[in-house]
Amino acid sequence: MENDRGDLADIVRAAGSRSGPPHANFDPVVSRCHLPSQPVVFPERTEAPTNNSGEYLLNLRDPLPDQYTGVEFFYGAEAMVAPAKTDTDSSSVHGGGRRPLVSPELQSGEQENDRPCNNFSRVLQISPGGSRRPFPLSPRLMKPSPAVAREMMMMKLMNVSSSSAAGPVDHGGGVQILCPQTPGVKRRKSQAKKVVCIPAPAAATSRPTGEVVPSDLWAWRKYGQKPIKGSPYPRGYYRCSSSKGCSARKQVERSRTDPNMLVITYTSEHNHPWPTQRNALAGSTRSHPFKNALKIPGDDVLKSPTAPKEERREATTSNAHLDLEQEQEEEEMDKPTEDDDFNQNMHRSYKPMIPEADQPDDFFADLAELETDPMSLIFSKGYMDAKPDEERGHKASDTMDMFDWAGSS
DNA sequence: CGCCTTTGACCGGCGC
DNA sequence: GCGCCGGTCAAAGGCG
Repeated sequence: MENDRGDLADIVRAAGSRSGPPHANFDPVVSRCHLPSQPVVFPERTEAPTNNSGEYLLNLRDPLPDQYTGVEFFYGAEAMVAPAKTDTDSSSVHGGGRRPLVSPELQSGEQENDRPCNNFSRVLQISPGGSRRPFPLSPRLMKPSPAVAREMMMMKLMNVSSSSAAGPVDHGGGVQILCPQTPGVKRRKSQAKKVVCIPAPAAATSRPTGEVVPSDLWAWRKYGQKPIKGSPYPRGYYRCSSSKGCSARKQVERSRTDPNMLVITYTSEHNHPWPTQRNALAGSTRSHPFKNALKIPGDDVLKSPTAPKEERREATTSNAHLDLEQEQEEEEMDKPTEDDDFNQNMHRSYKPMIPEADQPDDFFADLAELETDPMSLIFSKGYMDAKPDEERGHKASDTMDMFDWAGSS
């Protein structure tokens, strides 16, 4: 039997130590970050510089590891709870600056002089108001690093779009990554978490039974479900079933403010490579690897808590049901608005973290092609190594690193 | 057989 | 100290 109790703090501490100096001072309790379709409260730098097209060029001190460079995010109001610190305080989540990853017209000159701190290497480029216009990046910024490319591919695969549709106050309808929060806000436990908000498929709200929503490709086993006070939706608790002794956990629940959003909270991290085979599915009804990969374990969480048990079971175990669900999901993925939004967002800020030559070619073409034969494309184009992890001789693909907690790097 | 989900019980943190 | 609440355990049963 697993010893789940008592060691989590150690796990958290151990993983936190991997975070590196930029994260060492963070209270691991999460706070929210937002995609740029919502009004932004700019930390410290209340006047974000813009280029001629009006895009914001933010200098944010990014507390996230490098693999998040390709993910749009910035710090929202909730992250502003803690008192602002000085630009030179490297422990601050807010403010500060990074070497701008700027459009050509701003790659030198006043932007350089304007940044309050030049000790950092990243900046987020954000189109205001969730603009659908492609962000005018320099060519060298057009392609993400392989790691980010994989991440983006998987996000696409998961039907995670960065929609520009105006949403409720707390999000923009896209992916939200909740980031480590600065000290000062009391939470139940000091526990490193990574929270990802993803839009649930539209079908999720239109079908009374069963939902197929994007998932990461880890194998998860549900070990609990609890009604959460203040939320009409229960929270499902999952642990990684890909490897015995893996301490990775995740919680899945619907956003109480927007039922169309799923809030997935990752705790701890995987201590094993990304599974190339869903070995945990042996004997399971949920045995279609890819379909299962597209289905978030705990889609039952999305259903009404009062739904009859048989109805819920049918939703999670019927292969025929899953076939139908995938068809519907594919239809969802064909919707131009989602593709458009996603691709628009794809063209924003990505910093080449490794030599250009190592980046995947025709990335965006691949991205558009992804729906046709996703896994084949991902493997054949090198977005993910198809070899077993043992042969690769290194840790699991960082494709899903964004779904690991912030400490992993 | 070994995986899965479900679900009530249990435990511990936290606020009062 | 007590009660609330969230997180986890573990038994039971389903599935291929």
